[in-house]
Amino acid sequence: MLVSELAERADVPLATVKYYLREHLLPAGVTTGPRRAEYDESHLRRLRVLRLLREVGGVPVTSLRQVVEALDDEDLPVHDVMTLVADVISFGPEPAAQDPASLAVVDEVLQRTGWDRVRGGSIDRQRLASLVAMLNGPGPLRAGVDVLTFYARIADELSRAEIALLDRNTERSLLLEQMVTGSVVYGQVFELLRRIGHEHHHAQVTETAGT
Amino acid sequence: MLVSELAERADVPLATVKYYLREHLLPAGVTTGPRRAEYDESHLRRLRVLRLLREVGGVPVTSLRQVVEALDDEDLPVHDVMTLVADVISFGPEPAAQDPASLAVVDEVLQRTGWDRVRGGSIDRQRLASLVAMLNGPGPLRAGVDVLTFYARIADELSRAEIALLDRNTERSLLLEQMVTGSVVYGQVFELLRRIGHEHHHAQVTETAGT
DNA sequence: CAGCGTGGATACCGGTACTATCTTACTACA
DNA sequence: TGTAGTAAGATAGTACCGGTATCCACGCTG
Repeated sequence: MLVSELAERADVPLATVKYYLREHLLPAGVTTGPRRAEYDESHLRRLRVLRLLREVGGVPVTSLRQVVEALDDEDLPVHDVMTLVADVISFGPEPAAQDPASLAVVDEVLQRTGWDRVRGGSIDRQRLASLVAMLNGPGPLRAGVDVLTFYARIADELSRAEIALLDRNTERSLLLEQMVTGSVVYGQVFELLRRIGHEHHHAQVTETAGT
Repeated sequence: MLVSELAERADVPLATVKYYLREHLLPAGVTTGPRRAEYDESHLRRLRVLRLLREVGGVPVTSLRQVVEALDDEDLPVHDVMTLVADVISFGPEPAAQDPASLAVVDEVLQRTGWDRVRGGSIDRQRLASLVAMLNGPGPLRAGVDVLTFYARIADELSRAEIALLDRNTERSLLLEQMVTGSVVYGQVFELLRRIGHEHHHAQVTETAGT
């Protein structure tokens, strides 16, 4: 197919597709003449992944570049690609100065949850530590080991199920696309459900108590 | 305290505080002279809430204005403020054309979960519907009632606990601040834990199977 | 054989979230 | 009482991000 068809099928403006091509987020098509190039299903899938990460996940374009680099590196084992992508699409303020106390809290939680295969350098682990530090700083909120472990146990149930649901018998690129997009969009699904749950439960306690 | 002290105590650049004052995100201090104004603890708390929503929650400044308007409307019941704020800080692509089938799926899930106090107009409900529509469109991912209900049950456990943990005996403004910030930062905490869980569980299945 | 649409390049744009500068004048200290 | 320091308030400017728009020379299609 030609670019215009690619753009149309993914429901993305042509100008945006050209922009992604310029930025090497999307590999160039096969040139079939001086002003002609062909794109295939793999381009379409890649384009859909990119849009999904941008629109649902809010991943900035610069991070998308790192994502595609990891995805395209055939030598990298699937698990390494995933940890790399996880680090790159992680969102939030820079996890600045490491507060050892908060990091210790986090590690205690991970240990209690039985998570012993988490890299020490995991960005998410560091982000969590600075979030804990922020929570325990000025302000009314607290984050003790107990509540965090409660959260972690629920997260364990969820993440375990999500990993189990993966179809590990597909081709590498398909598996990776499934993991990356699934992680982002089901994360969003869960967050929405959590907030809907807040609405329901808060309505309930508000009703049975006074205003 | 004076602005400079306010800025310093919240660890926010003075110029940013002035910007927030201009945008009426932060109420003006009490003028004690032509070039002098006093700020108090309530300003400090408000400023911290704003920064937390911006930095941890990624809430845009325009939405912050709607948040403070709801927060400052003393006549609005706490629950109404919360639903309003929830709608406003909800993130993602605009939930465009409503696909009735996806909405039906979502409502079936809510019903199965026992969530009967969710407004029909809830933005999160609509967002979830369009996410479901997107999942069931082209692409490998599916979102059936069964998986969604599984997610919803976990979200139910989490959101129920979060609502139960609220100290409902504090003053209105403190309660609201606690709810708003808690919703955002614990959401982030959970998301980070979920992703750390992915890393652990994926490492495990990768090890016991081949690469 | 007309003219549409292509690949490729470059320039431009609108929104967001600040940041810098300037003016005027109070105030605290010497 | 002088004066250095800083406050408030207003206006202007900036950096970045994520695209859009335009242009060009030319091959392909009807």
